[in-house]
Amino acid sequence: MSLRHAILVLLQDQEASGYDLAREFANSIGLVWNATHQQIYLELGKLNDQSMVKYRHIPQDGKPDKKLYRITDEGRDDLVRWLRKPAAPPRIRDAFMVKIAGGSMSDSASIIQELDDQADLRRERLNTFEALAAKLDDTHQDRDLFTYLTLRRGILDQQAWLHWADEVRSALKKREEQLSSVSTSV
Amino acid sequence: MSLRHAILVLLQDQEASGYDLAREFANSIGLVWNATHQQIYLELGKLNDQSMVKYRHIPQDGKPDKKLYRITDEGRDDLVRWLRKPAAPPRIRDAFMVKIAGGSMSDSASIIQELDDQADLRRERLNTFEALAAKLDDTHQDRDLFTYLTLRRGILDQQAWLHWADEVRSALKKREEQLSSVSTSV
DNA sequence: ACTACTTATTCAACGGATTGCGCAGCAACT
DNA sequence: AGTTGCTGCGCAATCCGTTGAATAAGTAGT
Repeated sequence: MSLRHAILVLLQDQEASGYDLAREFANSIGLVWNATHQQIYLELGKLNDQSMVKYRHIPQDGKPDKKLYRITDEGRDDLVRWLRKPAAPPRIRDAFMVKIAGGSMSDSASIIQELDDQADLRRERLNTFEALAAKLDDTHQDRDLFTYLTLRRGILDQQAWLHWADEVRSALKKREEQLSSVSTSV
Repeated sequence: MSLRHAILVLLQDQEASGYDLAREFANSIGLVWNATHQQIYLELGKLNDQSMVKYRHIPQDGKPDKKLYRITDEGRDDLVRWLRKPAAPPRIRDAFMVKIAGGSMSDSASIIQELDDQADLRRERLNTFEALAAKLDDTHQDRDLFTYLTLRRGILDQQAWLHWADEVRSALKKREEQLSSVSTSV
């Protein structure tokens, strides 16, 4: 229900096409909310119907035409109203964690395999977030402060995850030792 | 697509009714995946049709009748197959974070208000998770290890969040000072 | 020359999820 | 006597989200 608001937040700063927004969802805001281009185009259509945004049609040659959307006053009002009322608690849906919870049915090796794969992803994200945050440290605009705080959230999140992964690894190592000592003693 | 597997994980240990599962989704597994009772009953129905689970009809007096579900061999096979193939990366949908990203449209006071509310929730969760983890520390069953690791994930997550909240508070304090010094100098 | 990728938008189909409602009886509190 | 809350199950409408595909032209690589 707040994809619309995520879009409005992005349109605060700049006029953008659906395609532009999709790219931003893959990067910056993607750390907080993600969406595919189909969803975005659909939502832009709805927002336009409700006159929360409006667009200019830009013909281009060499490239397909595009629609540049910008937020309207109504859109800004709607956004502010939304910002004021408390957000619903995020629903948690982490398939990998479901696997961990059911981990006693797997062998340690395959769990660690997937753990390492996930850890690689997290480490990558950590690096990109840190690089982006470092850039922002210099310039001190008010708007950048919130981008920075969002990045910090991402950074702390990845770090906590990686720390947890270390705990899992050493716990599973111990488990392996115990399981093998049991099987050899039989 | 993995609500079904979350249910199967829960049914590994015990026979349970839809109602029992709903309660567990509100607590233990809720930390990793959440679902309402409607969804759970629906999914149990599907799982039953596919003979991944079966149930006994238990008439009760004083209370409504119930169906006690247990996992079948097919269900266990399906679960194991699912555990083996890599999980899709979790999609992130955090409305509160969208608000932070659009924070420059709000005043610091109302942001901190909601931050504190969220922090209370997180602190509560942290306490319950820590209490549950402490209980598990004594008994050393293999199955408990994974429950423990799941709880550790939750604990580290809450801690990281609370730490981030502190950063936000001090950053916003600074912001307030700057904004007020600007307005008084005009 | 052929393939693949990028820019740019849109439609259609399906399945997952949320919201709202309904039934039913007992226990406990006010 | 009345309200609230717990145990227990279910249906229906709607909305959100994913997957897959189509169109169309330019650019870059093998």
